[in-house]
Amino acid sequence: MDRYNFRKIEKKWQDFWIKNKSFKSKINHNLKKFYCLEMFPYPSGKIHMGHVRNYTIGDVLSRYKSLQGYNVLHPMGWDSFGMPAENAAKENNLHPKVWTEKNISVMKNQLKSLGLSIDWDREISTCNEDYYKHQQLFFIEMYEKGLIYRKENYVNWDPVDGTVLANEQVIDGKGWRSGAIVERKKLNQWFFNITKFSENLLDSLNNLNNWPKKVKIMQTNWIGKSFGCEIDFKIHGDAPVNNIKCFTTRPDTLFGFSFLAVSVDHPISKFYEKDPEFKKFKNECSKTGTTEESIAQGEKIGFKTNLLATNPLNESEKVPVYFANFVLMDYGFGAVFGCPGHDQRDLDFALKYKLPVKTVVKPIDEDDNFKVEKEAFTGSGIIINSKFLNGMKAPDQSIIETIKIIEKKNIGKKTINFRLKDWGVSRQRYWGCPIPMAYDKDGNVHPVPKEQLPIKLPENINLKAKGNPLNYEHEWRKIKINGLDCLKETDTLDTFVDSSWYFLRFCSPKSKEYGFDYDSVKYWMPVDQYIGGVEHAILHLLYSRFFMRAITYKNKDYTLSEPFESLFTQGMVCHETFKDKNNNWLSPDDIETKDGKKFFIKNHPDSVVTVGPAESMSKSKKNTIDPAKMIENYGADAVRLFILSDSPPEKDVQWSDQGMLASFKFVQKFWTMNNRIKEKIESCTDIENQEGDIHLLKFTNQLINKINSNLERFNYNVIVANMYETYNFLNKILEKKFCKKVLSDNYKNILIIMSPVMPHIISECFTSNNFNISQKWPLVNKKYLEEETVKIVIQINGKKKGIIETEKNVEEKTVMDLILKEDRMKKYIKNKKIKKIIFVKNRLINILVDD
RNA sequence: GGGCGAAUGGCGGAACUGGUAGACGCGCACGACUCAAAAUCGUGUUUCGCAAGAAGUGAGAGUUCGAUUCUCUCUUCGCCCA
Repeated sequence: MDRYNFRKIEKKWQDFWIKNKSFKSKINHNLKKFYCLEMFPYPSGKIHMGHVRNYTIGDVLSRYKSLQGYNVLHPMGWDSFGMPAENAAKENNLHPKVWTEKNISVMKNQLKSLGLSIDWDREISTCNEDYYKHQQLFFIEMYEKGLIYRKENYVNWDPVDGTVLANEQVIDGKGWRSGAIVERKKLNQWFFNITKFSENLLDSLNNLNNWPKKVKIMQTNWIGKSFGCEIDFKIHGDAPVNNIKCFTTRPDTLFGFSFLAVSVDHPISKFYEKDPEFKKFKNECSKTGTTEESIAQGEKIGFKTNLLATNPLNESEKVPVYFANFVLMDYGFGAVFGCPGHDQRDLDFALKYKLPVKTVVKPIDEDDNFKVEKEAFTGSGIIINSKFLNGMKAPDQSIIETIKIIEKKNIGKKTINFRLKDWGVSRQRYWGCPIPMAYDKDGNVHPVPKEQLPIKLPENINLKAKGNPLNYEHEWRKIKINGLDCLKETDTLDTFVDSSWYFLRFCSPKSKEYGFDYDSVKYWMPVDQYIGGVEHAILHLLYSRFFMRAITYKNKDYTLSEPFESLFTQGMVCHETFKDKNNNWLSPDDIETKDGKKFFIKNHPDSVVTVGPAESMSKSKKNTIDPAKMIENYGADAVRLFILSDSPPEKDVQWSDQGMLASFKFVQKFWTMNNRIKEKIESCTDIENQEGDIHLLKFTNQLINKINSNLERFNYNVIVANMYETYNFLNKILEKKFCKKVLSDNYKNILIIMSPVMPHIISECFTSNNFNISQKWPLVNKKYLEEETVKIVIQINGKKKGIIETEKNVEEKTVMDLILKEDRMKKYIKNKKIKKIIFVKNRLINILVDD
């Protein structure tokens, strides 16, 4: 018999699906829609195992929903703007567009070879003018609605890449890509006013019931709502400053006040700008990054002014005012009151500048002599040394009470503060969506009129120029707006903007006039299931949620604010790491193994290889497995089967060559069995009630039942196990006799159930048995889920001693009689007093006896 | 430092609302086929014990007739925030 030729068969079905437009989605108001979306890839060159996992999970779901009769939208596109294209272009002397398109074409073929049920007619690419021109229109609309503004701001500046970095792109004070030490630099930037929606973005998380709790917590922390108080401090000294406003979450520690710290960018800094010492200090500060992490870890430094601040709760107390590097202008009011006893940063600072440390909160189990020394006390406790606040429970009661006092004295008020900052979207890069703004010769801002859009990227460009290449495009920059000569903005948009609305574009990807068509969006949105990596838990998902709000803001035609109804975050694909004796990473391809234990470099049996723990696949550690090679060697069905089989989708999975091989063998074995079943069906008669019928009917219905619930809960690894069980079962039961119709109908249903995971071979099994290709997901016939007998567990004093099989629904007494008949059981009860019997019908009997 | 999560055989992992722990796969062992090997097929495989049996889900306590599942403390690991 022929082996299953996956290369031929998989190609055949992939061609069939494309030719028949099997996955084309059209609006149909008579059908319930299901929008299944996986995070679209960046076209970096070729697909990696993470993509295989992500898109296989989505594909199984799409195919399942489609068999269930839903009208499924399952699109794919390319997040194709971004720095790698520009960097690659510099290295290879290739235009980013050429490089990107080449990668897309490779990756598209690779995705097709996985047999994904994607509607390729809806393919989009964010670097296409067709896409980004709509984004420019959104930008103008948002600008008109007042959701976009320009301001000068400190940014994390990567001096090597010549660009601004987002906070999360700064790792240990260095640029994530270049590794250069990040500087603080002041630049004019465009901002999306995401903070306008802080409260709403936070509150609405409660309605996202099908999002992982973890992601919601991460977003909650990121938005960082804190409740506190703003306080006015009276100032005396040599500069014309009367008061300084501070925000604090701990007004109850005001009696521990020992200095007031302001940002070097605080308005009062203008009185010090001529002081060379201050200049030097400010310069020093710019070396610390702007991330919370770098501030927390970096050395706290200060510049003492001659100003004194008065403690508003204790007017006789006056403390010095410092400029300090750990205070940022964009948090609160750029000023904090220092309470070293109960804030570690303040304590570090106070110890360095020998400022007093006053203890005003003590732990509950300490007495009033408790003193903070090397470590600030931030836990809950009791207020001490604070006159009228003494004895209050900190922080909950004491904060509320202190705010009341402060409000009464009219020196401050209760305030809500958010950690979330407005989204700076300007990037000093060529390969991004041009910002549709221009400036006249006086520097006034002019939005590009809608009819003059799009602003296209210039094609011929010198990428080797330092900084932003668009700055050198003098001809391109010229634009006339209302007869006025202007110059275009040269910054382009953060690529997170591109991915903040692509899910809308998929609903009507060809829409010419506008980014989307309202009827389509109203039918398809929201995304019913969004699937992607947890690394996007904060930014991409938060930005997308913001974008929906920006679109629906002041918009009577559309009101949906949450783009993703359900979210699923899959785990990473990991692999062991290998190093040679010089600590250089080795690729799995370079390694050979003996007995599965000893590892050595290929053709060098004497070499020493250190095997490291499994880590997420990455080029730098060389522990990657190329999906294309795996598909080539084992076929798409086997790869899909393996990537789902070994771990639950939300957890990390470890790549295993043996596991891959096992999946491949299963596909082969399944084909062999299919041929056996085919022959068996042909040889069966129409005589009903054959020996095997009832077993098969029961098994199939139980299987449908199990798979249904496992699909709903994303237990795809268990589905694979169910498929193996099915194979084992069928292989055994085939010796029995069947009624032709029973065998053929049940086998057909089994095939349907397996088709989402291995669509190619199952399609082939369908045709080989002359089953109709278009099928519906089978329904469970509850009749076959019932068993006539049950197994009852026998426990003595709560410990399992045996099992007996009885008819259903028998009473306690009958079970006891059965137990007493068995010698094995009798001995546990004989000569002992039965204290109590716990009987759970059809489940268990627990006999409690005296020892 | 804070938050969240995890811990089950040699390994990856099952176990719906507390009710037969270890499904399924890998690995391993034995057997069949073979001159032999690979491939394939079959059987077995938590540990201790010849057996009857006992122990057993990171450690310790608690609730319960009964805990992998619920509660508390601790240990280790992972992720996020600092």
